[in-house]
Amino acid sequence: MSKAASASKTTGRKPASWTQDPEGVRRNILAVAKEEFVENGLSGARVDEIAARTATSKRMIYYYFGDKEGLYRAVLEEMYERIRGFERSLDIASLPPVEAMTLLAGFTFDYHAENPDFVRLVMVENIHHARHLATSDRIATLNLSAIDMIREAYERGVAAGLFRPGIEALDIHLTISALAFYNVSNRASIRQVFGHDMGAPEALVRRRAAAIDTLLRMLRV
Amino acid sequence: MSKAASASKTTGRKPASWTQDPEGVRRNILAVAKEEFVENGLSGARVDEIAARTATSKRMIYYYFGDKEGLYRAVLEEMYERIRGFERSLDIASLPPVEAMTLLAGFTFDYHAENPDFVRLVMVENIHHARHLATSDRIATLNLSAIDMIREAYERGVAAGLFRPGIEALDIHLTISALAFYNVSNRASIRQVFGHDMGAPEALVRRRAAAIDTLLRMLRV
DNA sequence: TGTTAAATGTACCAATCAGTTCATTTGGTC
DNA sequence: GACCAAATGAACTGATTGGTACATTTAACA
Repeated sequence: MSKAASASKTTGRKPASWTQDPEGVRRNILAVAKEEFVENGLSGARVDEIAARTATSKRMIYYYFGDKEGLYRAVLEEMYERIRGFERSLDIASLPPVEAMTLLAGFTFDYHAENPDFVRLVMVENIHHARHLATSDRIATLNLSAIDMIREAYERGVAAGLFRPGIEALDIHLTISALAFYNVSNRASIRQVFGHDMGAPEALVRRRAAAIDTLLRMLRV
Repeated sequence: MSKAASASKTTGRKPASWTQDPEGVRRNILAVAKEEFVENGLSGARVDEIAARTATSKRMIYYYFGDKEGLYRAVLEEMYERIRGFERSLDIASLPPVEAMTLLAGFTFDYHAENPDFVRLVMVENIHHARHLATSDRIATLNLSAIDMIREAYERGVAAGLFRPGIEALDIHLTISALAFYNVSNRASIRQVFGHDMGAPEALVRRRAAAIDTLLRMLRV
């Protein structure tokens, strides 16, 4: 960050010299806060610890985000907006039904596996009954499009006689998500109880293939 | 509880009269603590709050469980031992393969749906990287038998030409668990993001059927 | 160059929280 | 009924924690 943490070191007492960088400070705080919330949850995270790991001070956290929950909400919002971007980047409308579903399931699985932070934050938020998702305007207007994309590909599959009719698009989404999410969210407990590491490379590829296969078997006539 | 919370009310100051009931006090603390940990997580739960809701005092929490983590661990251990009991009560060895798997999937789904407390505690524990599962001797020696039961039924199915070979018993378990777990764990966020209540009766029966169907399709040749 | 709003640092505080100290009571045993 | 370990209550504490008050600096602009 551009803020000179050095200044306060050199000058023993009075003069603190720094450069203003509102956006940089904001991003810096958000980045550190995300790590802390991901690691310790909302109640477990400490504002002092976040402040300490920041290039700025606790004062700025409250200046920009109001309070601890405001900071947490901001982290959550940023994360969901990234998901939205990820979804938009996924173009399955131009693919044949089976390929579309394969791609969707594979990408969803990979996104979860590669972003355990996302999974953990969603877990934290669910522990809190998604109270903060509920009170966030930014998230309320987000309009995740996954379901629409799925419905479109599914209906093409049904029309082509490849998929059996009567399945809700939401159920397709829930099945993919469940398999992808669980693989990350419950890694630690599965490891302890069964001595199996779902995060290991071989385990991941096997589970990824299983997820795709499971989805296709669910859809096929 | 047999402890006379009344006594301290009647006598203004000095004499506190009560009946000793170690096991009752222990159970009382555990029950209240479970609710608090389930609702607020490990970091979010307050020892004072637990004590206040108990028929006994904070003193006894530390007397019996050492510290907050000790209490949490005890709650966790008790819960896992109940799961163990549930598993043992499930006799699928005497059923034909398809019926065995159907029963297993249905029971697993129902257990999760009917015990959201269990799901939430596992979530909490996973947020903490299952550190407490790791340090619990009682849980280490628990030996959950689900995998063995699944393997047995699966192999009978393969032998009978009903199931395709080459599937790991663990993968079967993970698939069932993922579908059952996710349906409870992510209820709040799904509700906020998609406006869909996975806890609603119709949603549950539909999802239950989908889980069983998904599993059978995964297994069939 | 003087003025001002935005941005930032430092020190502090009141409340909360996990854990403890001290003292008392209960109930079994000899 | 004297004795003592187990069980319990009530009040207390040192440290932590979210949040603030106060003062200062920066940078844009008149």
